[in-house]
Amino acid sequence: MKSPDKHPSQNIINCNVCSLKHLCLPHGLNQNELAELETSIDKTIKIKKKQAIYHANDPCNGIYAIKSGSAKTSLVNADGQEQILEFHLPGDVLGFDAFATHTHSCDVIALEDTLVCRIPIEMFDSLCERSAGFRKVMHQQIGKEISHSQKLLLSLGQLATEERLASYLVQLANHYQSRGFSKTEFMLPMSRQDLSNYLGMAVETLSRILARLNKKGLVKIEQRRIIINDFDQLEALAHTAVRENAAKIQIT
Amino acid sequence: MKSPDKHPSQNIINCNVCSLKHLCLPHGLNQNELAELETSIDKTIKIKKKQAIYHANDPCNGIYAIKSGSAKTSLVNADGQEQILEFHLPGDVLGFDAFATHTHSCDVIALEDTLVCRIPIEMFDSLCERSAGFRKVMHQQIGKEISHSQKLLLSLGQLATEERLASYLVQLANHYQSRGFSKTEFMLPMSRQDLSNYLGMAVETLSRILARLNKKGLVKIEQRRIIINDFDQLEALAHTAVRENAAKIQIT
DNA sequence: CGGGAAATTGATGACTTTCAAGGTGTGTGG
DNA sequence: CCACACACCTTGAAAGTCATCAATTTCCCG
Repeated sequence: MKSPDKHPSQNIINCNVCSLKHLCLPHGLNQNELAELETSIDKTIKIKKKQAIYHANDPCNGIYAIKSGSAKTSLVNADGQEQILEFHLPGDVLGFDAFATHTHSCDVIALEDTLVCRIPIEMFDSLCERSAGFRKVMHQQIGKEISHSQKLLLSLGQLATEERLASYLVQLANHYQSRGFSKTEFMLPMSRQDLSNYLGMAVETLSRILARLNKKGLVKIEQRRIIINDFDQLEALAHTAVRENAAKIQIT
Repeated sequence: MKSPDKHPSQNIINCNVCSLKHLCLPHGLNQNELAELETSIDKTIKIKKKQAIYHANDPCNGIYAIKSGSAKTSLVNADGQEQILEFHLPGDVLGFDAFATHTHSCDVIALEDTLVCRIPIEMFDSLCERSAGFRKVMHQQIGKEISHSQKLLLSLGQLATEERLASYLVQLANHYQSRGFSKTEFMLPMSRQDLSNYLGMAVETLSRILARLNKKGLVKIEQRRIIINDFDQLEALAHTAVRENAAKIQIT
């Protein structure tokens, strides 16, 4: 079990770990298409902390994958109120908020200095047009996006603040585990401000909940480092185990 | 301006009003494809009140359009907590929660006796495969879906309860207007219970807010009938940041 | 018309936000 | 390399919003 000494999001990942591989490698691209994709990917776009990868209403230039660093997707209303919809870690693919209109609907802002890959939109569209396998993988990505929004809605609508935080920590732990990192010890890529916004609560509330969970011994907090001491109890708090069995429950 | 005497969702709409037409008619289907689609659509599926059009984890049998009546899409977690994600009115197309996996992720339950059209999934996939125009329209539908979730997240995360309700009433008014119904007088298709769930608040809170808006003269409430007396003020309430001080703080 | 579900209303209290102050960490410039 | 400034985070106290519990009232369906 790896236990990163530094912020894991600062590790450069390579393509066989990057979830973009599912988008470009195995699923029905032939050698020619693959070579074509490889040559047209822009692999080293550097985004400075707090800079945008794209803004709402920008024309869509391409699909991006986070190679290192992290970012947030957010929606801002007429009054300037921001709601963060999603955080992005290395391996995440983003830009699908424009897939219907070719215009982005959200802002994506780097949380730290970040490296991204970019597939130019023409190439992306072209591959979608020509390859059923590519389309399928794109659909899976969009499906993930939708599913994420739905779970967040359930969280905001039904869970208490402490449960929402627990739910997110569990989610993050699973994410890191699936990428080969420690499930129980990792860094939060975002500020308290951003996390509290995402979870629909005040910063102070988040801070207090962290302190409370710390006191209970469920987690240990060291600035942005999270150490999960009792994953099961955290999961119980989160009311997680979300989908699969939910439909089976019959209350009559 | 029409001012329906009965619940508008009980009016049978025909295809030139149905939003499904954008999915099957003008956008790149040729005459053969169109004829093919028309013959394979199942036009008169009757769903009784409280019955499911489909459940989470059901295999996807097709894409549905509400012809008359109404429905709710909801997600249920392991503890049986339900979050309503969307309400569906005549003309709405649904079933895209399965488009990536061919398995539905949500429940869709009729709020009243409801008529739906159904495109069998094989036909749908086949048309998607063959027709770029059809794909495009499908993408627009999915884009709408995503956009809706994002706005609801913004609402749940940033707005106070009264603002959330105002926001939804404005949205509903605009929806009815765009379908040729009155913008200022319409019926709510759902119970208070369902609406309060959707808006992330207790039933009693919803009831009190309705009473308050009524008292202020912004709207008139007669059971499920809504009459909007001051649309502008309602809209201001919906878009104006209410956590009163949050907006002021921004001035800094 | 009667029974039960749905909706309203009131009282109370828990939870969360707001306001305020102090602490901690970080980055930059000297 | 240190010091200082600033942003970020935490903690406390007070206030407010919203949920819960409970009691009617209204509506709806058979």
